[in-house]
Amino acid sequence: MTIQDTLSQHVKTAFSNLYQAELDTVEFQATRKEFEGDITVVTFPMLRVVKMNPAQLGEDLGNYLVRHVAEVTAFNVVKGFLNLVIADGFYLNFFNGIKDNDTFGFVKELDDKAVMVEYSSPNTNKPLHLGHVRNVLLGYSVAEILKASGKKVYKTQIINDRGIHICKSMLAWRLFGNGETPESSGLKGDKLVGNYYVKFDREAKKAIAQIEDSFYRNAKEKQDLLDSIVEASLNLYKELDKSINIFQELEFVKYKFLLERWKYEFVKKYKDVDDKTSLIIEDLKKVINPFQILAQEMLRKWEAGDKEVVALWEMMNNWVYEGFETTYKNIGVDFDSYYYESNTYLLGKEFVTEGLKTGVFYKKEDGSVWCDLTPDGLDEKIVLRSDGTAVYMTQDIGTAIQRIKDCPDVGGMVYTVGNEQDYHFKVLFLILKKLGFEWAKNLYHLSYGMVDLPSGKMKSREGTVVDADDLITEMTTTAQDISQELGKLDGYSEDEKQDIYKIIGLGALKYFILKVDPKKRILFDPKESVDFQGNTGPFIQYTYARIQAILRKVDFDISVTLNAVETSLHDKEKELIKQLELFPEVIQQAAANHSPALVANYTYDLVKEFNSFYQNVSILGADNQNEKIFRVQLAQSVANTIKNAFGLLGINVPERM
RNA sequence: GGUCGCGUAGCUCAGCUGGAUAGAGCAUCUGCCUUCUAAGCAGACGGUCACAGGUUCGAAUCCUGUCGCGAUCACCA
Repeated sequence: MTIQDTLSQHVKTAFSNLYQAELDTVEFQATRKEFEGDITVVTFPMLRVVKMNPAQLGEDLGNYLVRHVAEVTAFNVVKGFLNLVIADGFYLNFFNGIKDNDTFGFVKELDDKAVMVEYSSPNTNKPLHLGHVRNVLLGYSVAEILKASGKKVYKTQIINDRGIHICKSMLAWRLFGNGETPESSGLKGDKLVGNYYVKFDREAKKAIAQIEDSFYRNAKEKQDLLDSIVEASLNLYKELDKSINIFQELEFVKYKFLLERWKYEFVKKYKDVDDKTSLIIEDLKKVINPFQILAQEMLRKWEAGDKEVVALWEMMNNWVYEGFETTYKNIGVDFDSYYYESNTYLLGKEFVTEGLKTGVFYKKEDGSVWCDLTPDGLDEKIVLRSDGTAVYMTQDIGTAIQRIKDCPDVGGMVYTVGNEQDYHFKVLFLILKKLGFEWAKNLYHLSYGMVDLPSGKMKSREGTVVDADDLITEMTTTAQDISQELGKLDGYSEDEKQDIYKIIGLGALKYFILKVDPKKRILFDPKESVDFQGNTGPFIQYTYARIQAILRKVDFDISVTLNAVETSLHDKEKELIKQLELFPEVIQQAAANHSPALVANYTYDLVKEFNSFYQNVSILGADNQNEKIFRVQLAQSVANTIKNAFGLLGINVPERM
């Protein structure tokens, strides 16, 4: 029972004794520092029940509590606030109850139902960047927080391993790669594949520009504009395919046919337009772009199970997976299971068919399948294309169902995905409810704001991304520079030093990202390095390291339990215990709100309080042995809580720094 | 245009299930290493909580509207 529960009970009894009236709830808050007291009862809401002057009410209640509650030693009333002074003994007792508990605040008895937390969800065509870093840190941390709050948790991800974007890097590799592999180039697999994704875009633009050029020349010579663009496109297509030789005659004929049809429709559509030049160029870039068409052909071949394309896809995806694993390990996150869209989209299709039968979905004339969400205030949503292929929604339906099949103890899921997809998840959850799944009501979209650069959004194709691996390296180097300047790690081996640099660098980065409310957008300026002072990860790690230094020096027994007679509490000590007392509630709040920021900010407050204590009160130089023992115990508990809280954020703490 | 989110000190953020004089860090300025690690502590400076109404004993917090920023409204994922 917490002190608040006790007090609440007594206040209610006092109320009925003094005024013959009933109170539903009693409102408490921590007493502000400028007043004497520890806990404050807010009396304003009580004025609704009994009409009287708040000062008198406070006096009455205060007197009653001092008389009837052993823990309340004094009180004062300021306006409508009844400030209560709580006995040292209470705090000492509380502290004694937690000082030997290594996992104070964590709930050990797990719920029957598990929660599955999804995070990362990368595409396999490019390396992970700062945006993924936020995603991964948030997801991992929320998973840890849920665990600590008493939930069984599975960490998982969905890998976006199919689709046109994957084919683009595959195509570019076939066209321009000359058989390059991670081994031959020494590049990380995901970086290598990412290079070809960028290459595809660049080469396509280059080729289009060339066609455009010759087109303008032809236009001057007054040849038929449409014919000339068709010819140029066909030539480029043929030339490209010559080097890779996987799209033989059939596809070429199809492309030719497509161009003819485009020509026909173009003429029909724009017959009244005089100058068609710019319109033709527009279509060249979008509709009849040979690069685009080849990529689409490749996707079609992949879906048809073409051996060569599938083999290429497997090889390149495996390169990427290896690269991802290195990065995840570097960041310090892991997963219990992996899901691949290439595996789950079929199950999604099955359930679309099912939903058609039960009337959840309906079919339009062209064969496409839809879900009508207008009764719910949303639009109609497509769940299957007219050609029968799956869309994003289809595979997400499939993935969700697959996961429950695989883990029947899962009662809910958390999706860590950027807020640009708020609408998608709203619709997904609604559709799963309509399909009648019991667990659908326990789905949560952990929606977070984008990480933007001063120049705006990060774009892989334009090379304006902050690469995850580079960022970690940079943070570690900065930590190294600062540490060397301070010169506190002398006597450590190079390996040990490197470990510490990494712990600090990563700590700075992770804290920087996790301390802000997930739903808020983060502006990241690569030119301004992440801070290492003030409200930062290293600040908190530093406090932990300082406590460890003290603990190393302790040469007396601290495994005793002191009572209020043996030692009295310094103000700073009392404040620290109050701060520790909050930890369990913080974990529950953080879990309920899916917000690691609450844990981060709590830890900062705790550490600030401790530093003030540390700087103003000597621990090992205390006046008597009991005080010395108690202060070391307190420091140890604080260190332990820092370590546990940071563990929830996925941040390590160094023994020295 | 519809929908959703955000707007707090020069900058980065807390505070938001309504409560006392709105808090931190960075930056600027003062002090504090002969005593447990100064990546620290103590202090100063800095606010129309975007704006306007409303509800309330009481609003940064709840409601309505306006403005600004962002996202989203694809047979893309």
